[in-house]
Amino acid sequence: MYALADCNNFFVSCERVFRPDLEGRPVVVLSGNDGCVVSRSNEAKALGIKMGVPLYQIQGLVDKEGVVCFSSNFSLYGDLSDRVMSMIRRHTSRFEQYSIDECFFNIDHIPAEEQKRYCEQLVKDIRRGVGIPISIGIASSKTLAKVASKYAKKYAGYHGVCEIRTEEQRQKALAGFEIGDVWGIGRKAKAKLAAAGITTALQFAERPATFAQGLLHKPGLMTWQELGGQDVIDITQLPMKQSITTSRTFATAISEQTLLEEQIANFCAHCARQLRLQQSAAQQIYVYAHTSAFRTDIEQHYLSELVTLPVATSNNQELISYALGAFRRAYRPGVLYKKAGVVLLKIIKETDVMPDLFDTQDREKDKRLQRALDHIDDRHGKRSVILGSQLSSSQQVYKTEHKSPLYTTDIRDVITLKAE
DNA sequence: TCTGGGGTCCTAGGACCC
DNA sequence: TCTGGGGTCCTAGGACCC
Repeated sequence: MYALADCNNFFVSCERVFRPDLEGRPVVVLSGNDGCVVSRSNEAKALGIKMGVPLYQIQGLVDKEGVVCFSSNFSLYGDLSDRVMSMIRRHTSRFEQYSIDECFFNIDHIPAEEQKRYCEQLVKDIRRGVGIPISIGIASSKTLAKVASKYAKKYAGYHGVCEIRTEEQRQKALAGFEIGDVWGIGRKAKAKLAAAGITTALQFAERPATFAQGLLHKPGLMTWQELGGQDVIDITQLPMKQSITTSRTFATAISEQTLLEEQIANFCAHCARQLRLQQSAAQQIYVYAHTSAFRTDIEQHYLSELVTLPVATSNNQELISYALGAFRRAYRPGVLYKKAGVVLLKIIKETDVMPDLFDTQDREKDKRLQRALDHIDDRHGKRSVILGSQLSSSQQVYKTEHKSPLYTTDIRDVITLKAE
C-alpha cells in the first residue's frame, strides 16, 4: 500500500505558522510580481477566489473582505517543506518526494488494520511539530492514494486520513470523484472524455482498457490501470535534474539592453548554482525573452537562442559569457520584453565531462576559484560575491509588496521581527 | 495598467542510416 | 512512365504536474 501525504493549502499554511493570528481569516499567496493567486486558505476558497486568478481581477473582493495577501517567499516554504518531509521520512523504508508539498511513502511494515491510526498520529505529530496541516491518502496505487487524500482533505470526519482498501471503497470513492480532478487528467483529456459522456472517475475506470488507450494514449492507459488498483506509475526521482530553468516576468516591460543583460546574467548564475549543487555540468544553454502575450496593442516578439558549448561546464563566468553572447545575437532594440529566462540543458554528471583536445581553458584553476566563490556565498549569504555583469542597477524590475520575513533562514529578518 | 515559475514525459515527424 | 523498406536518433511541441 502507498500513503500519499499532501500539505493543505501549503504556502498559506507556511505563512500562518508564523502568523497564528491569521487562523480563520481569508489568506492568499501570490505569484511573482504579486501577479496571480497561487495558494488559498479555505476561507479564501469559500469567497470564490479561484486558483491562478490575477490579483487585479479580485482586488475589490480583497479590499471588501479583508483578504490578507502575501508575496511568495520560497526560502520559507522550502525550509518548512524540508521539516515536514524529514518527519515523514523517519517512518518509512521507501520515500519519494513528489513536489514541495507532497510525498509518497511505504507503510507495509505496519499491519493493515493499524495503518490508518498510524497515519492519523503522523498528521497530529506534524501539525504539532512543524505547524503544517497535512492530509494522507492510503491505497494500492498512487493515483488512488491521491484520490483518497482529496477525500481526507475535504471531510473533517476522516481526521486527515482516508484509505481505499476494499473494492467497495474504491467504487464508492471513484463514483463521487470528478474525472478532471484525477491525477493525470488535464484540461484536454477532460474535454475529450466529456465528449464521450464521461464525467466521473468510475465511468472512466469501467470502460475497457482499449478505450482509454485509444483516446488518451499511453498516459491515459496508465491512469486507467491505476484507477483499477494496479500500481504502474513510477515516480522514482532521477538523481539529477535534466534541465534547470530560471525565468522571470518583469513588473514593467524592459527594452533597454544593459538592463536585460543584467537579468540574463543573474538568471544564468542562479541556474549555474543549482547545477553545481547537484554536482553536474551543462552542455547547452537556451536564452529567451519575449513580449507580453496579453498585450494585443503591440507586435509580439519572441527571441530565443540555443548554444551548444564545446565542453560541458558548471562555471559561472563561462556560462554567463555564453548566455550573454547568445542574448546579444538575438536582441532587438525597441522591443518591450516582459519576460526572460535561461535554461540549462544536456546536463551530465561532473565526473562524466568529456575534455576537449583543443581546450585552452585551465579548468582546474577555474574550478578552484568557483569553489572559493561558492564557499563565500554559503558563509555570508547569497550574492556576497557576484560578477560585474550581474551587478544590479538601482532599477527595480520586480514587485513584491507583501513579502513576509525570512523567518527560518535569515537571522537579520528574525532580529527585525523581534525589534518590531 | 495589472496576468507565475519550474519541471517531466510522450508523440509525431524529419533526418539519416543501410 | 516506372523510383523500397526498415530502423534509429533527434527535436519541437503538447500535455500534464505542482
